Amino acid sequence: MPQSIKVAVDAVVFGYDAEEGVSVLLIKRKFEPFQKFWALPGGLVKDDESLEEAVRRELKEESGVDVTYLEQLYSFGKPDRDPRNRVVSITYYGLVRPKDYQLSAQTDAEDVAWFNISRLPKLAFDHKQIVETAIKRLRGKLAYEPVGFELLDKKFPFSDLEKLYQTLLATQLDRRNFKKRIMSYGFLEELDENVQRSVGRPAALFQFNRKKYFELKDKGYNFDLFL
Amino acid sequence: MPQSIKVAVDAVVFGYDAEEGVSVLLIKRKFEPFQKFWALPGGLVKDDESLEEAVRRELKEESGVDVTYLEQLYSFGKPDRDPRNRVVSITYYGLVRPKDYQLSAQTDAEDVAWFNISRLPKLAFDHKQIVETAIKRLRGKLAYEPVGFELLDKKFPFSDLEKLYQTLLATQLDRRNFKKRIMSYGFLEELDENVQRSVGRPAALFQFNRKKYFELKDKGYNFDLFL
DNA sequence: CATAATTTGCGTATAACGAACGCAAATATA
DNA sequence: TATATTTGCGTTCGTTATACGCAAATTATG
Repeated sequence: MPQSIKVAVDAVVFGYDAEEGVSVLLIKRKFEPFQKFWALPGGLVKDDESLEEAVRRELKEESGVDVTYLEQLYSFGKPDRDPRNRVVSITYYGLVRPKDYQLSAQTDAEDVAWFNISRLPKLAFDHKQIVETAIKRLRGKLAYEPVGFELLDKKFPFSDLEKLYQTLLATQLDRRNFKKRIMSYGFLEELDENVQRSVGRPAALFQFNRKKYFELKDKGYNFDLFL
Repeated sequence: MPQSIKVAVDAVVFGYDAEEGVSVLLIKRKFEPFQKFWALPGGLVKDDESLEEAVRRELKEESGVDVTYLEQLYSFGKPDRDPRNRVVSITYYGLVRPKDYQLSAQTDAEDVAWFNISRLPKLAFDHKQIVETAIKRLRGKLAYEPVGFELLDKKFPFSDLEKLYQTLLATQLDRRNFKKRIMSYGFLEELDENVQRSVGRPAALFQFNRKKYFELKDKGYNFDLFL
């Protein structure tokens, strides 16, 4: 008896906004099963494309988003996770700056939208579990690698980074000590520009130096900030 | 055109021995492709079993090993990783005490054996890459969770733990400081027994207290020893 | 059989790092 | 002009990590 299992990919794409906090990209399903339910973008892998190519294609097709940072998350394969037939899903998580994209629902999606991770709707299939796994992973990752910069603008005031870490790690941290720590790593450079956002002293803009980061990483430095 | 991708699982099972160091369990393939090549135990997932069930079954069938610690590693899905047809492999890694098992090749395995990770033979498919990924992961895991105890005997002299960490992390560490650190966590208990192994002062035996560990972990302690 | 070699066990001094927090600077608002 | 708000910079203090000295208990050696 030959095997009859389908292979799919699904993506948990995170976005961040200083006011909105952390969001996840969801699509509204056009067809059964779980018609009209919100779900993760994804779909079956084509015979001749790699898993990562499949994720990027599905993301583009269903939501219009081209993700920059993308990493494999986990594979879900319980026999009954899809009511139609058995589907093993290899999931990925990605990070983007929401402002960079104009969302546009296409193919089998009726709608696309960002949802704050604390206000998620009921999700199709086992996608709730997938999102939870992704959030845990993102938190873990944030604590020992500077992936947060993928979620911020290229140039940002330091307080943006601070807010990102505070909301994502759900912890209170001392502004001054946090800055000292990050700056001591040496991969964040201060620019000669200022911004004024609402009231208060104008803030200097900062920029993540990717090249410097990899140099340091290759030298064996590690940047864990278990807070 | 319907999808025609097969789903398989493969396992990287690690064993440890104070003299031998860290080893990986391999089987010798009985059939083409890669006949007579050493490979990871694994095989196609059955339609009605979960991924983890599939790994455990294949491991038992092909090598006779019942693994205690088992965790998902990564999914490999490049279109050409199997010359026959497309196979996506969900890989797992596990930890066992080699002495606990009598190896026995069965089904499509012609032979089974432990191979030191520094002296691996040429492997079938992309299994070399899989083993490398597993080693990296094991190293990382070791640094922030006490999984090492799965590789040691139930009762062991402290120097065994020290050697395990030194060989696996490929780093020199101060015996006295390492012990202070580990003991300060409180999940390792000293027994009223001694062993004499070759020359030198007899060593007290220690034992990992799993219950205590989870109590502490639940309280939010974390035990990272980035050395 | 005494001495050396080896491995284990325990402790202490010092340097490095993190946490807490005080305060000035630069802006908007009342 | 005073007040609130946000940013920026620094110091103190206590904890933790690192380096290392030395004794204890055994086997090997001449």
